Amino acid sequence: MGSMGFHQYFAGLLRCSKSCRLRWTNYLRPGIKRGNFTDHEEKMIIHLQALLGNRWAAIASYLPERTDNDIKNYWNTHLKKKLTMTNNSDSSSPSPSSSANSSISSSTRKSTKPSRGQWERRLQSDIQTARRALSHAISPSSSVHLNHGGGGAGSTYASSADNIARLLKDWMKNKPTSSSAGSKVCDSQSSPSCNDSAESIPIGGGGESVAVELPGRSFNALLGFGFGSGDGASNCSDLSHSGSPVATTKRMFKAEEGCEDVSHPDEASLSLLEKWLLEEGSLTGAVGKHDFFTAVLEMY
DNA sequence: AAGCCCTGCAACCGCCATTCG
DNA sequence: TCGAATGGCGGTTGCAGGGCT
Repeated sequence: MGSMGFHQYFAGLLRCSKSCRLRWTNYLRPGIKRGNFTDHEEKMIIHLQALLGNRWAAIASYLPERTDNDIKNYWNTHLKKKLTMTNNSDSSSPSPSSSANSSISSSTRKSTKPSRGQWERRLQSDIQTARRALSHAISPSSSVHLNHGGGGAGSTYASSADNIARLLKDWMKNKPTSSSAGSKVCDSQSSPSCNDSAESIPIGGGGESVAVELPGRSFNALLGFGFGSGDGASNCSDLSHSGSPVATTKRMFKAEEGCEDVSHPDEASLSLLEKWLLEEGSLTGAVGKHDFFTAVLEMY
């Protein structure tokens, strides 16, 4: 039983506290939506999985009525299969499972399993990678290398980050220059209110500080800077844990960005993300957001 | 009708982080 | 400060139920 042996078993239930909590959060808790996933939810999961990897708790925070376990099961039993079938039509593409191994998600559980602190560090690393990818994408002449030399998990993400960079590059290339979007400088170090416009994206964890506009949505929302439900995520509402990954990540990003308003009320960030992820045809450019994510998925 | 196979999902496992005394 | 207890997470397993032969 491992560590379970330390947990207290409740008389008559044959369940330890941990098991009870799990059953509550995954099954008994009010507000859990059961049954089939909607197309909307499915898209959310696919897109978020492409962005975040197998971080089901983080993904679940965007789907308040679903538990991480549900999402995980749905991914493993439905979506993985679906994507595999999709990829079979394109034999040159690696399988989805390889994506889970090669991209953000962990390849070896013991070495990369994100417990709280690791989760944050890894997420931070992901964001650094994404930023670099974006930075690389918007400056074609840039020689930014996505490989984090000796960066542990960072090197694991390199291939996917590279892919994203390429996609972004294409995406930006196809984006009409006449659109209201442009780039503006935003020194996150010196101007704490760099997100005064919801459309600006601070890029660069270290030195570079460029802001790019995504079509109507902030990169904060895209990457989950506003990170989900503030009540400690939907999947653990029974516990008020200010130290939850969600909460601490929020704080982390606020501190890192030096921005006051990084984490918005959850519904707000959720809807931003949802809209950004799911809006179809609202993009002025030739390549839609959905196309972008589809392309990302298809690369796996 | 019986046996086999497949699928979906709840629960378990093991690890690490956090809390608490 | 330290160690035990507990929480949280992702991966995996086991089983019930349905479909097929």
